[in-house]
Amino acid sequence: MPDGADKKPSRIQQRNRRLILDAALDVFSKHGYRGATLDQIAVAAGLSKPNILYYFDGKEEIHVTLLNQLMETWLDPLVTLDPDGDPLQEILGYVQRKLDMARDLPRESRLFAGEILQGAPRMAPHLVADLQPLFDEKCAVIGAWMDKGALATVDPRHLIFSIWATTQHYADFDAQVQVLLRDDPECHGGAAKYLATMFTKLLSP
Amino acid sequence: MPDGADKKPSRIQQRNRRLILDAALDVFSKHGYRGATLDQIAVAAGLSKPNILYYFDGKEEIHVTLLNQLMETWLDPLVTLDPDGDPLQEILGYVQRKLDMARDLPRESRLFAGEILQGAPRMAPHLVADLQPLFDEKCAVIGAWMDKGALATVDPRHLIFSIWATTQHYADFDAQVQVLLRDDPECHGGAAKYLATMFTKLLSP
DNA sequence: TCGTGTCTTTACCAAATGGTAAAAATTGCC
DNA sequence: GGCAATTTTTACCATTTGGTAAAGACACGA
Repeated sequence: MPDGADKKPSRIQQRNRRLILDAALDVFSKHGYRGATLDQIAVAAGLSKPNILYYFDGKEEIHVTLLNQLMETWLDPLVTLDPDGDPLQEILGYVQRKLDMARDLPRESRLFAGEILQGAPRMAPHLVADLQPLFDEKCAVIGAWMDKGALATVDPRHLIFSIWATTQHYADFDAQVQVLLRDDPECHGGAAKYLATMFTKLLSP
Repeated sequence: MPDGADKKPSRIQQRNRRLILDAALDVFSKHGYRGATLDQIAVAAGLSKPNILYYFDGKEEIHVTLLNQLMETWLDPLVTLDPDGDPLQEILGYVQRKLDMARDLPRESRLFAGEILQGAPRMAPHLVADLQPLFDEKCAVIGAWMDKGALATVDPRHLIFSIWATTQHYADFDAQVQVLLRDDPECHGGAAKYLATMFTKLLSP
Protein backbone atom coordinates (compact mmCIF):
# COMPACT_ATOMS: atom_id res chain seq x y z
CA MET A 1 0.00 0.00 0.00
CA PRO A 2 1.24 3.47 -0.91
CA ASP A 3 0.40 4.91 2.51
CA GLY A 4 2.85 6.99 4.47
CA ALA A 5 6.27 8.16 3.35
CA ASP A 6 7.34 4.78 2.01
CA LYS A 7 10.21 3.94 -0.26
CA LYS A 8 10.32 4.52 -3.99
CA PRO A 9 6.92 4.65 -5.63
CA SER A 10 6.47 2.18 -8.49
CA ARG A 11 5.86 3.19 -12.09
CA ILE A 12 2.19 2.41 -11.73
CA GLN A 13 1.96 4.45 -8.58
CA GLN A 14 3.60 7.44 -10.16
CA ARG A 15 1.44 7.24 -13.25
CA ASN A 16 -1.83 6.78 -11.38
CA ARG A 17 -1.16 9.42 -8.77
CA ARG A 18 -0.46 11.86 -11.56
CA LEU A 19 -3.61 10.80 -13.42
CA ILE A 20 -5.65 11.32 -10.28
CA LEU A 21 -4.16 14.69 -9.43
CA ASP A 22 -4.64 15.94 -12.96
CA ALA A 23 -8.25 14.79 -13.02
CA ALA A 24 -8.82 16.27 -9.57
CA LEU A 25 -7.39 19.60 -10.68
CA ASP A 26 -9.89 19.62 -13.51
CA VAL A 27 -12.83 18.77 -11.30
CA PHE A 28 -11.94 20.85 -8.25
CA SER A 29 -11.17 23.93 -10.32
CA LYS A 30 -14.44 23.57 -12.16
CA HIS A 31 -16.79 22.83 -9.27
CA GLY A 32 -14.97 23.83 -6.08
CA TYR A 33 -14.14 21.51 -3.21
CA ARG A 34 -17.64 20.57 -2.11
CA GLY A 35 -18.98 20.61 -5.63
CA ALA A 36 -16.47 18.04 -6.78
CA THR A 37 -17.24 14.36 -6.23
CA LEU A 38 -14.93 11.39 -6.05
CA ASP A 39 -16.95 9.79 -8.81
CA GLN A 40 -16.29 12.72 -11.14
CA ILE A 41 -12.60 12.55 -10.35
CA ALA A 42 -12.60 8.80 -10.86
CA VAL A 43 -14.27 9.05 -14.26
CA ALA A 44 -11.96 11.85 -15.34
CA ALA A 45 -8.95 9.83 -14.26
CA GLY A 46 -10.21 6.65 -15.90
CA LEU A 47 -10.06 4.73 -12.63
CA SER A 48 -12.60 3.31 -10.22
CA LYS A 49 -13.51 5.21 -7.08
CA PRO A 50 -12.10 2.61 -4.67
CA ASN A 51 -8.95 2.57 -6.73
CA ILE A 52 -8.59 6.30 -6.18
CA LEU A 53 -8.93 5.73 -2.46
CA TYR A 54 -6.14 3.19 -2.72
CA TYR A 55 -3.79 6.01 -3.68
CA PHE A 56 -5.19 8.77 -1.48
CA ASP A 57 -6.67 8.61 1.99
CA GLY A 58 -9.70 10.62 0.95
CA LYS A 59 -11.10 13.55 -0.91
CA GLU A 60 -9.49 16.05 1.40
CA GLU A 61 -6.01 14.57 0.98
CA ILE A 62 -6.29 14.90 -2.77
CA HIS A 63 -7.28 18.53 -2.42
CA VAL A 64 -4.52 19.31 0.06
CA THR A 65 -1.93 17.59 -2.12
CA LEU A 66 -3.03 19.70 -5.05
CA LEU A 67 -2.86 22.87 -2.98
CA ASN A 68 0.62 22.02 -1.70
CA GLN A 69 1.93 21.38 -5.19
CA LEU A 70 0.28 24.55 -6.42
CA MET A 71 1.95 26.76 -3.84
CA GLU A 72 5.39 26.26 -5.35
CA THR A 73 4.29 26.96 -8.91
CA TRP A 74 2.28 29.89 -7.74
CA LEU A 75 5.01 31.64 -5.82
CA ASP A 76 7.71 31.03 -8.40
CA PRO A 77 7.21 34.18 -10.51
CA LEU A 78 7.54 36.33 -7.40
CA VAL A 79 10.59 34.41 -6.20
CA THR A 80 12.21 35.21 -9.53
CA LEU A 81 11.93 38.97 -8.92
CA ASP A 82 15.58 39.99 -8.82
CA PRO A 83 16.65 42.71 -6.34
CA ASP A 84 19.69 43.38 -8.53
CA GLY A 85 17.83 43.74 -11.81
CA ASP A 86 16.42 46.90 -13.36
CA PRO A 87 13.50 47.84 -11.12
CA LEU A 88 10.91 48.72 -13.75
CA GLN A 89 11.89 45.81 -15.99
CA GLU A 90 11.69 43.44 -13.03
CA ILE A 91 8.17 44.56 -12.19
CA LEU A 92 7.02 44.45 -15.80
CA GLY A 93 8.59 41.01 -16.19
CA TYR A 94 6.72 39.85 -13.12
CA VAL A 95 3.43 41.16 -14.51
CA GLN A 96 4.08 39.35 -17.78
CA ARG A 97 4.92 36.07 -16.06
CA LYS A 98 1.75 36.24 -13.99
CA LEU A 99 -0.31 37.02 -17.07
CA ASP A 100 1.21 34.10 -18.94
CA MET A 101 0.37 31.86 -16.00
CA ALA A 102 -3.23 33.00 -16.10
CA ARG A 103 -3.33 31.90 -19.73
CA ASP A 104 -1.34 28.68 -19.39
CA LEU A 105 -2.53 27.47 -15.99
CA PRO A 106 -6.12 28.66 -15.63
CA ARG A 107 -7.14 25.57 -13.66
CA GLU A 108 -4.49 26.27 -11.06
CA SER A 109 -5.54 29.90 -10.87
CA ARG A 110 -9.16 28.97 -10.29
CA LEU A 111 -8.31 26.30 -7.74
CA PHE A 112 -6.37 28.89 -5.80
CA ALA A 113 -9.05 31.54 -6.20
CA GLY A 114 -11.76 29.17 -5.01
CA GLU A 115 -9.78 28.25 -1.94
CA ILE A 116 -9.12 31.87 -0.96
CA LEU A 117 -12.69 32.89 -1.79
CA GLN A 118 -13.97 30.47 0.83
CA GLY A 119 -11.64 31.81 3.49
CA ALA A 120 -8.63 29.59 2.73
CA PRO A 121 -9.87 26.83 5.07
CA ARG A 122 -7.20 24.39 3.92
CA MET A 123 -4.51 26.85 2.94
CA ALA A 124 -4.24 29.43 5.70
CA PRO A 125 -1.17 27.72 7.21
CA HIS A 126 0.58 27.81 3.84
CA LEU A 127 -0.23 31.47 3.40
CA VAL A 128 1.36 32.33 6.70
CA ALA A 129 4.31 29.97 6.35
CA ASP A 130 5.22 30.44 2.67
CA LEU A 131 3.49 33.43 1.13
CA GLN A 132 3.77 35.96 3.93
CA PRO A 133 7.59 35.87 4.29
CA LEU A 134 8.04 36.05 0.54
CA PHE A 135 5.56 38.89 0.31
CA ASP A 136 7.28 40.85 3.06
CA GLU A 137 10.68 40.25 1.50
CA LYS A 138 9.64 41.46 -1.94
CA CYS A 139 7.76 44.42 -0.51
CA ALA A 140 11.03 45.45 1.11
CA VAL A 141 12.89 45.05 -2.19
CA ILE A 142 10.37 47.20 -4.02
CA GLY A 143 10.36 49.72 -1.18
CA ALA A 144 14.13 50.01 -1.43
CA TRP A 145 13.87 50.64 -5.17
CA MET A 146 11.44 53.46 -4.45
CA ASP A 147 13.61 54.95 -1.72
CA LYS A 148 16.49 54.88 -4.19
CA GLY A 149 14.37 56.88 -6.61
CA ALA A 150 14.38 54.12 -9.21
CA LEU A 151 10.59 53.83 -9.05
CA ALA A 152 7.79 56.22 -8.21
CA THR A 153 6.70 55.81 -4.61
CA VAL A 154 3.50 53.89 -3.95
CA ASP A 155 2.53 51.33 -1.32
CA PRO A 156 4.34 48.14 -2.43
CA ARG A 157 1.71 45.95 -0.80
CA HIS A 158 -1.13 47.40 -2.80
CA LEU A 159 1.07 47.36 -5.88
CA ILE A 160 1.50 43.61 -5.58
CA PHE A 161 -2.20 43.14 -4.90
CA SER A 162 -3.01 45.06 -8.06
CA ILE A 163 -0.64 42.89 -10.08
CA TRP A 164 -2.22 39.73 -8.75
CA ALA A 165 -5.73 41.04 -9.24
CA THR A 166 -5.31 42.30 -12.79
CA THR A 167 -3.49 39.23 -14.10
CA GLN A 168 -5.43 36.48 -12.37
CA HIS A 169 -8.65 38.19 -13.39
CA TYR A 170 -8.22 36.84 -16.90
CA ALA A 171 -8.21 33.26 -15.63
CA ASP A 172 -10.64 33.52 -12.72
CA PHE A 173 -13.26 35.63 -14.49
CA ASP A 174 -12.72 34.07 -17.89
CA ALA A 175 -16.43 33.31 -18.30
CA GLN A 176 -17.19 37.02 -18.01
CA VAL A 177 -14.23 38.17 -20.09
CA GLN A 178 -15.16 35.86 -22.93
CA VAL A 179 -18.71 37.19 -23.01
CA LEU A 180 -17.66 40.84 -22.97
CA LEU A 181 -14.81 40.45 -25.44
CA ARG A 182 -16.80 38.14 -27.71
CA ASP A 183 -13.92 35.65 -27.78
CA ASP A 184 -11.47 38.21 -29.12
CA PRO A 185 -8.39 36.14 -30.02
CA GLU A 186 -6.22 39.13 -29.20
CA CYS A 187 -7.38 39.21 -25.60
CA HIS A 188 -4.10 38.08 -24.14
CA GLY A 189 -2.02 40.42 -26.26
CA GLY A 190 -4.33 43.32 -25.53
CA ALA A 191 -4.15 42.65 -21.81
CA ALA A 192 -0.36 42.42 -21.91
CA LYS A 193 -0.08 45.73 -23.68
CA TYR A 194 -2.59 47.44 -21.39
CA LEU A 195 -0.97 46.19 -18.19
CA ALA A 196 2.52 47.12 -19.37
CA THR A 197 1.29 50.64 -20.06
CA MET A 198 -0.49 50.90 -16.75
CA PHE A 199 2.37 49.76 -14.56
CA THR A 200 4.93 51.73 -16.57
CA LYS A 201 3.00 54.96 -16.10
CA LEU A 202 2.42 54.19 -12.46
CA LEU A 203 6.01 53.40 -11.60
CA SER A 204 8.14 55.57 -13.87
CA PRO A 205 9.93 57.94 -11.51
CA MET B 1 -49.15 29.48 -1.38
CA PRO B 2 -46.69 32.10 -2.56
CA ASP B 3 -46.03 30.35 -5.86
CA GLY B 4 -46.14 32.14 -9.13
CA ALA B 5 -46.60 35.86 -9.70
CA ASP B 6 -49.52 36.16 -7.31
CA LYS B 7 -51.04 39.25 -5.77
CA LYS B 8 -49.53 41.29 -2.96
CA PRO B 9 -47.28 39.30 -0.66
CA SER B 10 -48.26 39.39 3.00
CA ARG B 11 -46.12 40.89 5.75
CA ILE B 12 -45.02 37.42 6.82
CA GLN B 13 -44.13 36.51 3.29
CA GLN B 14 -42.05 39.62 2.81
CA ARG B 15 -40.29 39.20 6.12
CA ASN B 16 -39.55 35.51 5.67
CA ARG B 17 -38.43 35.78 2.08
CA ARG B 18 -36.01 38.48 3.14
CA LEU B 19 -34.81 36.38 6.08
CA ILE B 20 -34.22 33.45 3.77
CA LEU B 21 -32.43 35.45 1.10
CA ASP B 22 -30.20 37.12 3.64
CA ALA B 23 -29.32 33.80 5.23
CA ALA B 24 -28.77 32.26 1.81
CA LEU B 25 -26.46 35.09 0.82
CA ASP B 26 -24.39 34.35 3.90
CA VAL B 27 -24.22 30.64 3.25
CA PHE B 28 -23.82 30.67 -0.54
CA SER B 29 -21.11 33.33 -0.41
CA LYS B 30 -19.24 31.37 2.23
CA HIS B 31 -19.48 27.87 0.77
CA GLY B 32 -20.46 28.22 -2.88
CA TYR B 33 -23.58 26.79 -4.47
CA ARG B 34 -22.90 23.11 -3.99
CA GLY B 35 -21.20 23.63 -0.66
CA ALA B 36 -24.25 25.32 0.79
CA THR B 37 -27.03 23.17 2.24
CA LEU B 38 -30.67 23.94 2.79
CA ASP B 39 -30.20 23.01 6.43
CA GLN B 40 -27.50 25.63 6.86
CA ILE B 41 -29.70 28.23 5.23
CA ALA B 42 -32.64 27.17 7.37
CA VAL B 43 -30.66 27.47 10.60
CA ALA B 44 -29.22 30.83 9.57
CA ALA B 45 -32.69 32.08 8.73
CA GLY B 46 -34.22 30.72 11.92
CA LEU B 47 -36.77 28.67 9.99
CA SER B 48 -37.31 25.00 9.33
CA LYS B 49 -36.19 23.45 6.08
CA PRO B 50 -39.68 22.60 4.82
CA ASN B 51 -40.72 26.09 5.71
CA ILE B 52 -37.99 27.42 3.44
CA LEU B 53 -39.32 25.23 0.67
CA TYR B 54 -42.71 26.76 1.24
CA TYR B 55 -41.34 30.12 0.11
CA PHE B 56 -38.98 28.91 -2.62
CA ASP B 57 -39.32 26.04 -5.04
CA GLY B 58 -35.89 24.74 -4.23
CA LYS B 59 -32.27 25.45 -3.59
CA GLU B 60 -31.66 26.58 -7.15
CA GLU B 61 -34.50 29.09 -7.10
CA ILE B 62 -33.06 30.72 -3.99
CA HIS B 63 -29.70 30.99 -5.69
CA VAL B 64 -31.11 32.37 -8.90
CA THR B 65 -33.23 34.91 -7.01
CA LEU B 66 -30.14 36.08 -5.19
CA LEU B 67 -28.21 36.38 -8.44
CA ASN B 68 -31.00 38.34 -10.10
CA GLN B 69 -31.23 40.79 -7.23
CA LEU B 70 -27.46 41.11 -7.19
CA MET B 71 -27.20 42.06 -10.83
CA GLU B 72 -28.92 45.39 -10.29
CA THR B 73 -26.82 46.38 -7.29
CA TRP B 74 -23.73 45.21 -9.06
CA LEU B 75 -24.20 47.18 -12.22
CA ASP B 76 -25.36 50.35 -10.51
CA PRO B 77 -21.95 52.02 -10.04
CA LEU B 78 -21.24 51.61 -13.74
CA VAL B 79 -24.68 52.89 -14.72
CA THR B 80 -23.91 56.01 -12.72
CA LEU B 81 -20.86 56.80 -14.88
CA ASP B 82 -21.91 60.08 -16.44
CA PRO B 83 -20.92 60.79 -20.07
CA ASP B 84 -21.30 64.50 -19.38
CA GLY B 85 -19.15 64.61 -16.27
CA ASP B 86 -15.44 65.30 -16.02
CA PRO B 87 -13.80 62.20 -17.53
CA LEU B 88 -11.04 61.61 -15.00
CA GLN B 89 -13.29 62.41 -12.06
CA GLU B 90 -15.95 60.07 -13.40
CA ILE B 91 -13.48 57.18 -13.64
CA LEU B 92 -11.99 57.86 -10.22
CA GLY B 93 -15.47 58.12 -8.76
CA TYR B 94 -16.34 54.78 -10.30
CA VAL B 95 -13.23 53.20 -8.80
CA GLN B 96 -14.12 54.60 -5.41
CA ARG B 97 -17.71 53.34 -5.60
CA LYS B 98 -16.53 49.87 -6.54
CA LEU B 99 -14.00 49.86 -3.71
CA ASP B 100 -16.65 50.95 -1.22
CA MET B 101 -18.86 48.16 -2.45
CA ALA B 102 -16.09 45.63 -1.88
CA ARG B 103 -15.94 46.83 1.72
CA ASP B 104 -19.65 47.18 2.35
CA LEU B 105 -20.99 44.24 0.36
CA PRO B 106 -18.31 41.54 0.51
CA ARG B 107 -20.87 38.73 0.53
CA GLU B 108 -22.36 39.95 -2.71
CA SER B 109 -18.91 40.27 -4.25
CA ARG B 110 -18.01 36.71 -3.30
CA LEU B 111 -21.33 35.32 -4.47
CA PHE B 112 -20.73 36.91 -7.84
CA ALA B 113 -17.10 35.81 -7.97
CA GLY B 114 -18.00 32.23 -7.14
CA GLU B 115 -20.60 32.13 -9.85
CA ILE B 116 -18.24 33.47 -12.51
CA LEU B 117 -15.39 31.29 -11.30
CA GLN B 118 -17.45 28.21 -12.04
CA GLY B 119 -18.27 29.35 -15.53
CA ALA B 120 -21.39 31.39 -14.73
CA PRO B 121 -23.67 28.34 -15.10
CA ARG B 122 -26.71 30.20 -13.77
CA MET B 123 -25.75 33.69 -14.79
CA ALA B 124 -24.55 33.56 -18.38
CA PRO B 125 -27.93 34.78 -19.73
CA HIS B 126 -27.79 37.80 -17.41
CA LEU B 127 -24.27 38.60 -18.49
CA VAL B 128 -25.28 38.69 -22.11
CA ALA B 129 -28.61 40.44 -21.54
CA ASP B 130 -27.66 43.03 -18.91
CA LEU B 131 -23.93 43.37 -18.50
CA GLN B 132 -22.80 43.20 -22.11
CA PRO B 133 -24.89 46.12 -23.41
CA LEU B 134 -23.92 48.29 -20.46
CA PHE B 135 -20.28 47.35 -20.88
CA ASP B 136 -20.32 48.19 -24.57
CA GLU B 137 -22.08 51.47 -23.93
CA LYS B 138 -19.62 52.61 -21.28
CA CYS B 139 -16.65 51.46 -23.33
CA ALA B 140 -17.92 53.75 -26.07
CA VAL B 141 -18.26 56.63 -23.62
CA ILE B 142 -14.72 56.16 -22.36
CA GLY B 143 -13.44 55.72 -25.90
CA ALA B 144 -15.05 59.04 -26.87
CA TRP B 145 -13.37 60.76 -23.93
CA MET B 146 -10.03 59.43 -25.15
CA ASP B 147 -10.68 60.49 -28.75
CA LYS B 148 -11.49 63.94 -27.42
CA GLY B 149 -8.13 64.01 -25.70
CA ALA B 150 -9.65 64.25 -22.25
CA LEU B 151 -8.02 60.97 -21.20
CA ALA B 152 -4.89 59.11 -22.23
CA THR B 153 -5.67 56.44 -24.79
CA VAL B 154 -5.81 52.85 -23.57
CA ASP B 155 -8.14 49.96 -24.37
CA PRO B 156 -11.35 50.85 -22.46
CA ARG B 157 -12.26 47.18 -22.13
CA HIS B 158 -9.09 46.28 -20.29
CA LEU B 159 -9.36 49.47 -18.29
CA ILE B 160 -12.73 48.38 -16.95
CA PHE B 161 -11.44 44.88 -16.27
CA SER B 162 -8.59 46.33 -14.26
CA ILE B 163 -10.99 48.44 -12.22
CA TRP B 164 -13.15 45.43 -11.47
CA ALA B 165 -10.17 43.25 -10.67
CA THR B 166 -8.37 45.66 -8.37
CA THR B 167 -11.41 46.68 -6.38
CA GLN B 168 -13.17 43.34 -6.04
CA HIS B 169 -9.87 41.77 -5.06
CA TYR B 170 -10.22 43.26 -1.57
CA ALA B 171 -13.50 41.43 -1.02
CA ASP B 172 -12.87 38.20 -2.91
CA PHE B 173 -9.33 37.61 -1.67
CA ASP B 174 -9.93 39.07 1.77
CA ALA B 175 -8.57 35.96 3.49
CA GLN B 176 -5.24 36.50 1.75
CA VAL B 177 -5.22 40.27 2.15
CA GLN B 178 -5.84 40.01 5.89
CA VAL B 179 -2.94 37.60 6.33
CA LEU B 180 -0.51 39.71 4.33
CA LEU B 181 -1.58 43.05 5.79
CA ARG B 182 -1.82 41.63 9.32
CA ASP B 183 -5.29 43.16 9.75
CA ASP B 184 -4.06 46.67 9.01
CA PRO B 185 -7.05 48.89 9.87
CA GLU B 186 -5.91 51.33 7.21
CA CYS B 187 -6.29 48.75 4.45
CA HIS B 188 -9.27 50.39 2.82
CA GLY B 189 -7.82 53.87 2.96
CA GLY B 190 -4.48 52.64 1.64
CA ALA B 191 -6.17 50.86 -1.23
CA ALA B 192 -8.23 53.92 -2.09
CA LYS B 193 -5.16 56.12 -2.19
CA TYR B 194 -3.14 53.61 -4.20
CA LEU B 195 -5.87 53.04 -6.78
CA ALA B 196 -6.56 56.75 -7.18
CA THR B 197 -2.86 57.31 -7.88
CA MET B 198 -2.67 54.41 -10.29
CA PHE B 199 -5.65 55.35 -12.42
CA THR B 200 -4.79 59.05 -12.32
CA LYS B 201 -1.30 58.40 -13.68
CA LEU B 202 -2.65 55.97 -16.23
CA LEU B 203 -5.33 58.23 -17.59
CA SER B 204 -4.00 61.78 -17.27
CA PRO B 205 -3.63 62.97 -20.83
C1' DT C 1 5.92 -21.83 -12.86
C1' DC C 2 5.10 -20.68 -8.46
C1' DG C 3 4.21 -17.49 -4.82
C1' DT C 4 4.33 -12.96 -2.78
C1' DG C 5 3.31 -8.41 -2.77
C1' DT C 6 0.97 -4.84 -5.63
C1' DC C 7 -2.99 -3.22 -7.77
C1' DT C 8 -8.15 -3.36 -9.08
C1' DT C 9 -12.80 -4.58 -8.81
C1' DT C 10 -17.26 -5.94 -6.82
C1' DA C 11 -20.48 -5.29 -3.50
C1' DC C 12 -21.61 -2.79 0.02
C1' DC C 13 -22.77 0.94 3.93
C1' DA C 14 -23.88 5.05 6.83
C1' DA C 15 -24.51 9.77 6.67
C1' DA C 16 -25.95 13.79 4.41
C1' DT C 17 -28.95 16.12 1.46
C1' DG C 18 -32.75 17.96 -1.48
C1' DG C 19 -37.28 17.40 -1.37
C1' DT C 20 -42.47 15.89 -0.18
C1' DA C 21 -47.07 14.85 2.12
C1' DA C 22 -50.09 15.89 5.25
C1' DA C 23 -51.34 17.15 9.73
C1' DA C 24 -51.23 20.96 13.00
C1' DA C 25 -51.00 25.68 14.20
C1' DT C 26 -51.68 30.34 13.25
C1' DT C 27 -53.38 34.55 11.07
C1' DG C 28 -56.62 37.71 9.51
C1' DC C 29 -61.11 38.91 7.95
C1' DC C 30 -66.42 38.88 8.69
C1' DG D 1 -65.97 34.20 18.07
C1' DG D 2 -65.89 31.54 13.88
C1' DC D 3 -63.91 30.13 9.64
C1' DA D 4 -61.13 30.04 5.52
C1' DA D 5 -56.65 30.82 4.00
C1' DT D 6 -52.07 31.00 5.17
C1' DT D 7 -48.08 29.39 7.56
C1' DT D 8 -45.36 25.89 10.17
C1' DT D 9 -44.22 21.46 11.87
C1' DT D 10 -43.68 16.44 12.01
C1' DA D 11 -42.48 12.51 9.84
C1' DC D 12 -40.76 10.73 5.94
C1' DC D 13 -38.28 9.38 1.37
C1' DA D 14 -34.97 8.70 -2.60
C1' DT D 15 -30.62 9.85 -4.14
C1' DT D 16 -26.05 11.08 -3.75
C1' DT D 17 -21.74 10.74 -1.73
C1' DG D 18 -17.50 9.64 0.86
C1' DG D 19 -15.75 5.66 2.32
C1' DT D 20 -14.83 0.32 3.42
C1' DA D 21 -14.16 -4.87 3.22
C1' DA D 22 -12.76 -8.44 0.95
C1' DA D 23 -12.20 -11.08 -2.97
C1' DG D 24 -9.96 -11.24 -7.36
C1' DA D 25 -6.48 -9.99 -11.04
C1' DC D 26 -1.91 -8.95 -12.03
C1' DA D 27 3.23 -8.25 -12.00
C1' DC D 28 7.53 -10.02 -11.21
C1' DG D 29 11.56 -12.10 -9.08
C1' DA D 30 13.26 -16.83 -7.62
